Amino acid sequence: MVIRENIKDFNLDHIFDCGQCFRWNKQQNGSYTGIAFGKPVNINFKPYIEGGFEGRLSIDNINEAEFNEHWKTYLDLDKDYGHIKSALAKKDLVLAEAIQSGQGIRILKQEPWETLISFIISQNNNIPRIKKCIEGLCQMFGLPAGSFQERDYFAFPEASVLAQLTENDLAPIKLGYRAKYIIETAKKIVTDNFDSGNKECVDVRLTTLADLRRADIVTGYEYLTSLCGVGPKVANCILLFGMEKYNSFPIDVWVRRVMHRLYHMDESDMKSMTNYASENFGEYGGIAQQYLFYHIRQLEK
DNA sequence: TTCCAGGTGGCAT
DNA sequence: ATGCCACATGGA
Repeated sequence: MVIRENIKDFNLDHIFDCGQCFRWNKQQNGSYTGIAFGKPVNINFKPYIEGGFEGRLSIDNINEAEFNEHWKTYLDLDKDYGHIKSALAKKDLVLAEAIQSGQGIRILKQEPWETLISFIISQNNNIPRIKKCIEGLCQMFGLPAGSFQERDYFAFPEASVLAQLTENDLAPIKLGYRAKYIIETAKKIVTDNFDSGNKECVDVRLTTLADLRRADIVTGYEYLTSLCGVGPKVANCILLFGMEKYNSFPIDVWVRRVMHRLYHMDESDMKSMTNYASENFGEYGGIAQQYLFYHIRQLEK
């Protein structure tokens, strides 16, 4: 168990229920259990003041070394969201209001390979079903990651495993037409890794994609959109949620909705939406997008 | 029954 | 370069 005090601008529901991740589930006590870096973990947060956004963070089933290696950056704890929020809130009133409804949002730094496949699955799909599909993939093809809280957990399957599957193998998971995309993309990732000459690399999952994380946003976008099943929206999600490209601005049906209803833009004019984001939200456009996404979904409930 | 969900590939202009 | 449309699946 690792504990950190005085964590600011933090709220579990805002972080794990804002559509950026799919393997975290809320527990009866309000904490979230999920799996990342091959290990199931429970994360809890107790605000010092009821309904506040500053408090004590505790992560169960990890040690200090694991916290420093993975979890500190996964939860984006080094970023000053207070500063970002006050800067973004000055941009316009719609965004200021959106920030109010999602004050504890943080952009997770997720594993690129898992983020890639997860967002291929996400297309033309809804969040509960996306979660089911991903769980199915992990249970059938992922390595066992041990038992935790009376449940068995499985890691996200490696590219080398998915690359050898047929659509028939994936049929029980009900991925629909996306099954083909997943196999195609897995094959491409494995091939690219092999071609890079990095044959002694043990972790075949992350070789090319981890390199991409270090590349600039245009290079990342070009490579990702060259993959089967990855278009502009999915590529931007991967760049934002897995590659620290906080200015990428994914436009899905919800963002289109918010840009239409609250910014009075033409619903089909994606170019104007992209331009508005880059001109007004700048380097933190992706974070602004998350506040807007969370906000419009709250309004619909 | 029809509509919808964190869209994209393929094809016709 | 842009505009349609089919694409699997399950819940509302």
